[in-house]
Order: sequence, then structure tokens, then C-alpha cells
Amino acid sequence: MSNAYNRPDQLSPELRRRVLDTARRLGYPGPDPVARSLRTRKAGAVGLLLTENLSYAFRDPAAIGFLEGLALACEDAGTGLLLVPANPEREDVASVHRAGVDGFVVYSVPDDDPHLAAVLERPVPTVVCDQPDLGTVDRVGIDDRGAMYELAKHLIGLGHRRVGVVCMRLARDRNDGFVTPDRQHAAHFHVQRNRLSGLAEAFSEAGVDWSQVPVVERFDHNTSSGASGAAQVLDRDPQITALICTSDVLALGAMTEAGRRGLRVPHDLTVTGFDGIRAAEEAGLTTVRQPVLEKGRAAGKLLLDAHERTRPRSVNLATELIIGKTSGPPRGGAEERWFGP
Amino acid sequence: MSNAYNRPDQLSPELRRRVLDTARRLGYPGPDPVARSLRTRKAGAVGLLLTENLSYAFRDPAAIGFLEGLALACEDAGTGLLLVPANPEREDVASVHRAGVDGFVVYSVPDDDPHLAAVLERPVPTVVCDQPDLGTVDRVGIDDRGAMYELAKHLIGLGHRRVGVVCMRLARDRNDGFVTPDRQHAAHFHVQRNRLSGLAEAFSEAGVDWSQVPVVERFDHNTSSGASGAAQVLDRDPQITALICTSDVLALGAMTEAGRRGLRVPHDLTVTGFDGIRAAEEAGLTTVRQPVLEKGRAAGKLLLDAHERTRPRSVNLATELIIGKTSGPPRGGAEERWFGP
DNA sequence: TTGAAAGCGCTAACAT
DNA sequence: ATGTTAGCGCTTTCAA
Repeated sequence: MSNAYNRPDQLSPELRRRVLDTARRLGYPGPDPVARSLRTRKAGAVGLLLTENLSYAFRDPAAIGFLEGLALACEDAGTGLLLVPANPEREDVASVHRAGVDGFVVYSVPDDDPHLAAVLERPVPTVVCDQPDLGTVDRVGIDDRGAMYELAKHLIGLGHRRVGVVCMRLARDRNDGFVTPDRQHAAHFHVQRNRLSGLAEAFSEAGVDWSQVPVVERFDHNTSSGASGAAQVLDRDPQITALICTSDVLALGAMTEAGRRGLRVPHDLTVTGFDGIRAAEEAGLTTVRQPVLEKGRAAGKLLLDAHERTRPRSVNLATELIIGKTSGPPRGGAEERWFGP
Repeated sequence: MSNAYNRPDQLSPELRRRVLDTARRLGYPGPDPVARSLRTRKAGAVGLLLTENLSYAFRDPAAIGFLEGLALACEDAGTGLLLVPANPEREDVASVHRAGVDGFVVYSVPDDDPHLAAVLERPVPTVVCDQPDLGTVDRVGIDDRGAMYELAKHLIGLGHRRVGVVCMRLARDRNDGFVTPDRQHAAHFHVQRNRLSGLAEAFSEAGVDWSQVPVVERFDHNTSSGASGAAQVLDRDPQITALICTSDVLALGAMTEAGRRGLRVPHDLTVTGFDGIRAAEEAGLTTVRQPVLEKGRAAGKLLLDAHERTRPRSVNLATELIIGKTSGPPRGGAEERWFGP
């Protein structure tokens, strides 16, 4: 009878129909998927470990793009995509153990997240995305450090030396405020750590003492955070000529705050973002565009591709510096040039 | 040994540690989730059947809100959320059969979708959302018909009699163009069918011959569709005073098209939407706000709540008519009133 | 072409 | 407190 369901070609169509009809009449609901999975050793699903707080993920356009790409890759392969609950409150690693999946994708969690550790102990292939290269599992990401370095070079070229930064959270604990250089180096979010480090390198090269640059951290990731972060930086040093945000969402909030203070962008203040989301494009934001959908798709492919046990692969996708209309020469610098010799 | 993993309280902590240590040393990766699921008859996951084309879902703010709400409910319950691939190309109902889940949520699929039929044959609890009430399974939704009726009454009160409509797709086949009354009635998407029917009722009551009202359908759901749909309606009848869209996304596109034609909203043309998404709020769109996140949460709760086998439940969530700044009296009507007796 | 039986890895009930 | 065993429902192999 198993054949009737799974191997239509192994028996006569007539018999097959008869078997299936009878089965249905007897109230047989079809083969149990779990029992089948146990027997075939295939769960038919991929697990996704998402940022601890689900609402953050679903409100972050970049995360949604990633999810879409991953979902598309899974659909292509006829595989399900299981969102694994990773509640940070109760350190409920059990959900990782209970997930009946053929592999995991881990997206942008803190590098000391216990759920990540639990995933790595499961004997299934894993792809990490926007995470440090672990050397033991496949990885997909971008060159956050290099991309931010390039953006910084653009600002430095425009003449900016006195700048401020608003970044996303750097660790599992909430720290809405200024960030010490130590905390920057020790940041547990790979992406944020590298973006900050790209900035530090570029500005240090330009003779700026990075330890004096105001860097403000926000736990929540939304435009309000961007606005309040910008306010905090501007309160600390009203003289800054550029506000660098580590995401477009934060940058969009910063723009609002600039407007609230009567600062024209970019005339009085340059504002930059990161990600290249739709809203940033519409706002003409200077930013780094990264292929978020492709990232998800690449992660899915890596996981699902017929997987010759080779050494772990590492994929870096290309980014693009988008020079929008929110960056320009600093007020003073512009005048110097304009009226200069 | 099972006890060491699952019933820490049934044995001495010391022994437990010893057992677990030994197990790990022997390379035992922990209990197999699938085998456990088979034995306990609990998959620990809920299946979600989404709109056929995944990209549509991930680009629709309302769908994302629903997903967020559902994911939150699942997280609360410590349950996974499995996105079931439902590729419309190959009628691959197998994915539904293969899904190892304790229940299904079905969100806004055509009522003749074979995947839906497959779900209903699975012997697990199911909640349908934005679908017709099947009477056999739980349902969550809103009063689409009533909400749209109320919106129409608002427009009628303003004086609009000559209107046009842009709606989302009404069936599985692509039909980018005008919609016959027949097709409206036979629409396979519950939500669209009811919204149109609410409009038809209100305008018929106001003496408008609904069969003469231009209704344009768009398969893709994005602002471009809204714009081109609006264009098609306005080309057919440039005299219309109000353009009613069955979603905010379409309405936002329609606004763009109005601007392109030099029509000021609402002075020259009233435009309305449906959903109450963020971008609509920012644009001041007249629309119906529905609690999309709560819908997802309610669906999850219905599915996961200790489920005394009662009769199927049906939940209607409240909506709210938002009168924004995109609706006003029709040009002619306004003047009549203004300069009238 | 059809039928019978072993066993996937676990948990829960039972026996010691 | 610890050890043993039956069986969840399926697929696959082997036998008739």
C-alpha cells in the first residue's frame, strides 16, 4: 500500500485507484509525515534561527528580504522552512533540539547566543549568515567592514572630520547610550562590529582620533531609535558635520531628527545609512546597498545543494556604495572650497 | 537515559550529568527530534499555507503583519512555524502531505486552491484566515464586506456617484483588465469578493448602476499595479470623481498615477485604500484599518489553545474607517454645495 | 504483482 | 532509583 502513495509506477493505475479509494473510505488520512521522516531520514524542512526578538526581524526590511530569498530557495527545492522560536527571555534552547529539520540557517544572532551553540551541536548541515566565519560551517555574508570603509572614505573625501555614529545593538544586553571603544571591539553582532571597525579604520587613517568620536547605540531597531540616537549624538557635539548610521532604518530616523532641529540635509548635516532598503532609495539616502534577497537565496542554496562533504564554503556578496542626496561637503568645508582660490 | 534528557527531576543531578557527559563523549547528538515526534505524537510545529507566490506575501505589508502576529503566538507557545511551500506552477500538493505539523493556518489563498483542499484532508486542527467560513474549521477574519460598505457610504455622503475601482486578483488565473460583474461574484478570493460586494451594495442603494462602474483587476500586488490600474480606469472614464482601491498598496500606486496626470488629490480625485498599513498612514490615505498583527496572533491562539473539541469557532476582528486627506467632495459636488443656496 | 517483516530512534509504561 | 520492553507508522527489503 505504501507503493500506492509513493510509487505510482510500481503498480497498475487501476489497482492504485482502488487502494486509495478504499483507504479513504476507511478514513485513512494518508501516510503520517513524521513516521515517514523517521524512516527516510529526511525531515523535508530547513530550520531558520532568527534574531532573538521576532518582531524586530519582521519590522526590519533587510531581514524580510533575507527571509524572502530563503523562502524562495526552499520553495524551489520543495522544502519547508521552519521558523525556530528562540525566545531570549527563557533560554529555551529546547526549541532547537526539538526542530525536525535537515539543516539550519542562522541569521544575524549574537555570536554568543546559546541557540547558535545548540544549532552547532546538531548533526545537520548549517549555514550562518551575517555571522563570523566559524570555519566549520558554511557562511554567507558581505564585507561589512570594507563597505563601511568605502563609505567613510567618501565622507572623508567630502571633507568630513568631525562625525558621529548611531549603531544598532552590539550585544544581548540593552545599552541605549554612548559606546566605549572597548564595547565596539567586543561587540557580539558580527555585522555591527565590522561596520564600526571599517569606520574606525578609515577615520583613523584620516587623522581622526576615533576614541573621541561619539558613537551611540540603540537596542530597538526602528526610526524612533534612529531619531533619539541622532539627538543624543547632536546634543553631545552639535558641531559634527556628518551622522553615520549603521542601518537605513536608523538613518531615516536621524533625518527626521535633523529636520526637527532645523538642520538641512546635506547642507547643514550629512546623514548616511546602510542596507539600501526601498525607503532609503525613495529618500535619496547615501548608503551601501546590499543584496539582501540574494543573501537569503544563497544561504538556502548552500544548504540544499547536493552537498559533497568538502570544506566549509564562504560566500561574500557584492555591495554597492550609493551616493544619494543626503551627503555633501560639510558647511565650513563647502564654503572654503566655493570661495577659495 | 531518555530520562536524563527529558525528566531532569526523575534522577539525581549527579547521575544526570554523568549520563549526559558520557553520551556526548560517545558522540551522541541528543535525542532525534523526528523519532521523538513520532513517539509523542507532537510535531512541535504549526504549518502555514501562504499565498501561492511567496514573493507576493513578503512584499505585502499586511501579510507580513499577519506573519509577525502568528510567529509571536507560536513563540509564546514554544512552537515552530513551518512555511509550507505551495508552488502554484506544479500543483505540488505533496508538500502539504509531507509537512510534519500539529495543525495548519491557511492565509488568504483562493478558495479553490488544491493546497487548501489537501490541508483540509489532513487530520489536524486548522484555522483559516481571510477565507470563507467553512463551518468545519476555525476561522479568523474581518467583516470585509461591512467595512467596505461603510467606506462607500462615506464617499456617497461626500457626493460621489461616478467612481472606479482597482482590485487585487480575483482568481488563480491572470486577468489584468476590466472585470465583469460575473467575475466579481465568482471571485475565488474571499476578501476581494466581499470588498467588492460591499461596494456594490452601497452604491446600488445610492442609485448607482454597479454594472456600469469600471472595475479593474491586477494580478500583481504592488504600487505599479495600482498605478497602471488607476490609469486604465481613468482612461475608460476620465469623469470619475473617486478611485476606490481594495488595498493600500494599490491606492498608493493610484496616487502616483493621479499625480502624473496632474490630478490633485482629493480636489480633483478622491483615492481610497484598505488595510491601514504604515505607508498609507504616512500618506494620509483614507482607508480601512484592520488589525493585521492581531489577526495572526488570533489565528495562532485559536490553533494552539487547549482545544476542547467544540464546534468550530469564528472570530471577526474590528476594523476602523480612517478618513484621511485623500477623500473629499467631488469637484462638481463641492462647488454646488459651496455656491449653493 | 502482492505480502510479510524488520527496524528507523524514541518515550512511556512497567519491572526490578 | 534504575533497567527493560513494546510500539509509534512508515519504508524497504526480501519472499512468495
